[in-house]
Parts: sequence; structure tokens; C-alpha cells
Amino acid sequence: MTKNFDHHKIDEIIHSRIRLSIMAALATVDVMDFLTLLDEVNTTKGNLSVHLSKLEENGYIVTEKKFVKKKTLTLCKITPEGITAFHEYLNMVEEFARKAATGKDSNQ
Amino acid sequence: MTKNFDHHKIDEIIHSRIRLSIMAALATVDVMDFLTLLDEVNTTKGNLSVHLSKLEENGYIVTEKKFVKKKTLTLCKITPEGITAFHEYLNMVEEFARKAATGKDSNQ
DNA sequence: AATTTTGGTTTATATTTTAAACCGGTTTAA
DNA sequence: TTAAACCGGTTTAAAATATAAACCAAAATT
Repeated sequence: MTKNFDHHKIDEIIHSRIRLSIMAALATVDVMDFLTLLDEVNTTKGNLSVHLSKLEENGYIVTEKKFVKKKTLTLCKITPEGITAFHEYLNMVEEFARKAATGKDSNQ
Repeated sequence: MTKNFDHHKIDEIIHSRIRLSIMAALATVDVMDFLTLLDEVNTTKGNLSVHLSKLEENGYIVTEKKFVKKKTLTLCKITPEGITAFHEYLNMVEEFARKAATGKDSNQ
């Protein structure tokens, strides 16, 4: 009965509103550029930059900087490990949701 | 196409590993006491106390302090608003998951 | 050739999280 | 008895995290 909802089961790297949004957005495509992601996630450039760095440090995404028409273009791509971690994250949330849905016996 | 993954869609009160765990645990029962919750969520007393306060300030739970056998007993109960918010939270995560699952066209 | 815009990064501040220290009371051991 | 240890929490001070303003180099516009 105990430890059904241990908070350590939730991946803290993915579990941040912005990073969850980033991971979900990147899961939909092969690659997405910085500015498209900025619009999808609806945050500031500074925030996006910081959170992309954190995801990259943890191997969940990779970024590539290119020049296109003399302008910088940052491409973001989810890694296989990132996809796995994202799915595990969703599975844990679903597990919490499922356990929450089944209960409703009083314990007092 | 745009703003599919707006991070503002995620309820920031619920979206904390510990508070999500608390809400999921309280959704399973009528009431749960502090120490049972402490065990389910697997955190420290200080953390649980702080996060319960935050949930209570936002009307998502209520607490009641009683004495049983000369000892204090804190009972925690999710409110109807808390249940609604919790379900909306889960729906948003599911929406992200569903949109993430359907994509996989390159945008570059 | 100065100004503005673009595509970001750095960084200082604000917010949140964490757990150690504390607290009033109770039980146990001496 | 009494003092040491325990119980059920709360407070708070420090650490970690998130945020957006300020910044930057290069390109475009005036």
C-alpha cells in the first residue's frame, strides 16, 4: 500500500513546465529550430536557451548551430535517450493518474 | 500549428513533484493523515508541511488538526476544486503526450 | 555610416525547494 | 521526578532553480 506516490519516480530533468513543453514539442518532429520552439513553448529567449542547455547537458537533446543565409540557426533534436526518458516520464504520470483514479477508500 | 506546447497550460501549483504526488495520493481517498502521506510521497516532514500549506492556500486541499490519544493528528483532504484542478492538470499532460505522439514530420 | 533587427547567451534577481533546526507536548527509563 | 528520547509536526535559512532584462556579434535597413 505504501510509497504509491513516491515523488522520486518523476524525472526531475523533464519535470519543469518549460522543459516538458520542449520535450513534447521535439517529440513531434525530426528537428525544430530555436525560434519555432520559442513560439511553440511560448517563453522568452533567455529561458529557452537555459533550458535547452540543461536538456542537452543531460543528453536528452542535441543542438546544432548552422549558418543559413548568413544567419545563425540553432537546430534542436531529441535524442533516443531523450525519447525513452520522455516516455518513461509520461508512463509515471499515467501511473499516478491511474492509481489516483482507482482509490477512494477512506483510510481513517 | 503554433503554441501547441505553451507551458502556461500546465497548472504551476500542482506541477511540482511533491505536490503532484500529494494530489494523486489524496485523490485516492476520502482523508489521509500527515504521516501516511509522508510515507506515500516519501519526503521529509518539513517539505510535506510546506507543500501542504501551499496547496491549502490555493484551495486545493483542506487540513484539520485533531487530538487522538493526546497526540496531534493532521488530516488532509482534497477539495472539489482540487479534484477539478488535478483532472485538468492530467488532461493537459495527456494533451501534450497525444500531440507529441502524433507528430514526427520534419519542419526543416 | 548610423540605427535597428536578428538570433541567440549571460547574468543578476526573484522564486521555489529543501532539509536542518526548532517546538510544545508525551512517553520511557532511571 | 526528572531528564532523556520521541512524536508530530512548523519555521527558517540555505541551496537550487527559473525568469527575464541586459547584453552581444553579425546582418539588414535607413
